[in-house]
Amino acid sequence: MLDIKLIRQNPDWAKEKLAARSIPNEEVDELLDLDKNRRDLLVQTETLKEKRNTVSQSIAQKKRNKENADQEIADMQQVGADIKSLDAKLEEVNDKMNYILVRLPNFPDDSVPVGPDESTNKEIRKWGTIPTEGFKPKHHWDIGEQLGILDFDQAAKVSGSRFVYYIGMGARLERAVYNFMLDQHHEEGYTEVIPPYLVNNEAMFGTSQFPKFTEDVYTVMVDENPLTLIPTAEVPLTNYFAGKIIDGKELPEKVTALSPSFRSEAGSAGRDTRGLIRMHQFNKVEMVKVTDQESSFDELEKMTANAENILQKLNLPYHVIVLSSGDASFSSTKTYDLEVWLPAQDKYREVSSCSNCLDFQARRAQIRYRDENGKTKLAHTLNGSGLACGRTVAAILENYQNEDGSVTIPDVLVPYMGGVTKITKENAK
RNA sequence: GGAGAGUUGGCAGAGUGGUAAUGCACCGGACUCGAAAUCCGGCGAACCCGUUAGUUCGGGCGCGCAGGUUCAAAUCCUGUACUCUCCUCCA
Repeated sequence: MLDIKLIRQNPDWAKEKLAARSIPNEEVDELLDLDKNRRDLLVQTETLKEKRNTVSQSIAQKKRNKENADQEIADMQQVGADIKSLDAKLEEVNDKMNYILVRLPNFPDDSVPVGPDESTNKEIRKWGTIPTEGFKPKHHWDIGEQLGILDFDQAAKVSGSRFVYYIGMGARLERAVYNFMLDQHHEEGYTEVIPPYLVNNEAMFGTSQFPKFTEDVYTVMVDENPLTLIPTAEVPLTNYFAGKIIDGKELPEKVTALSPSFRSEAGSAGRDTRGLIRMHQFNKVEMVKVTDQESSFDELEKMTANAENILQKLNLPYHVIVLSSGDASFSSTKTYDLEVWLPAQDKYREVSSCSNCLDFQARRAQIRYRDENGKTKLAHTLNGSGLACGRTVAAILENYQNEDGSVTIPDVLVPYMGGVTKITKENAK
């Protein structure tokens, strides 16, 4: 959630920033009108409340002295009624204001290219060399099905489209991938966490998936209480700090978790219908940081490097792009996407997204810290995938495939595979 | 699933209708060569609005959360979340 004071003090700047995210200026004007209205009402009701408090004191005094206070009490009945009606108006204005405020995306940082969508994203750097085999690379789903380590057909029967069974060496490879990632992040100073996979509405609001993106997730009712299957571990990891006032000396807080991620993929019908790229359920290793207000951009660079490190150790070619204002996620002020090379698709595909949310989520989730002067301040939050496991497995299958249909195991994963160096038809189970 | 108890500053802990004690911690001062101890004073429930050169000053709100009753609610009423204890069940 944006800071209303910041918008109030810099209305033109706020309009320009939000216009870069397709928010019409009129919406900001409406918000400012409501804010003005709200503060006027607040002054009125608070003046009456002050009066009520003073008179109540004198009523108490008179009662103690056994004096008559009927006149004051009668006056206060009217004041009480006035307060009630002003408060009702105030609540109405507040609700309208919040309705807009909680649906406004974060301001894009000055370093972010301004543009409407992914076409205006900008490549920052490239790493690795794109393999030029002497044979035509196969798609990972063909490799997986031919080796018998991925089964999409049976998953479709049991669950539906966009689900998969990993079998044998497939399951083992996925497990190797996430264990490797978690071990790396542990070495980089992240605390490993196993979070809840079902969260309440408040948590979904805290990281700002709600109220705007309710249709993208699966929500189950448990005795009338809605609980949502996490679309990313960012939700329970960031909300781990919700409502806390952290000692500034403890910052930055760094946590990481493997979790399944559940997404309904509403609106993506027809896209990536084959393979591991777009699933309703996929594993992801997530990194989350809570920082002070000064160091969040430095920490974003470090977190992106942590994600890149995984791809480099796996020796997978990738590039880093900075998302333009129109393509970045709702709560982010700046996002780097890491896209890995998929030879059969002949293009880069996203495997990680690292974002600095500034105090946008912290304001909603009330994540604060005490600085060296003892002052409480809103923290900054960051999140990044490190990495999406299914897509990483897809990239390994495609980049490490051999002409005979076998797949070589990346060196760093061999210890995680019990010494196996290659998946073949013979050892696949 | 059943029964009971609880939730108040950073921590401990009083407060059963009159507007949040007290202690520890913390900050300042005195004493001291210095420290500890002691004494004196202060801050602190964390956010909103107004005001200001300001980190100033004034006010509101604030006792798990949300409502209600009342001139006035930590206190009374209703609902609800969570924690603990016991019973029951369970990987």
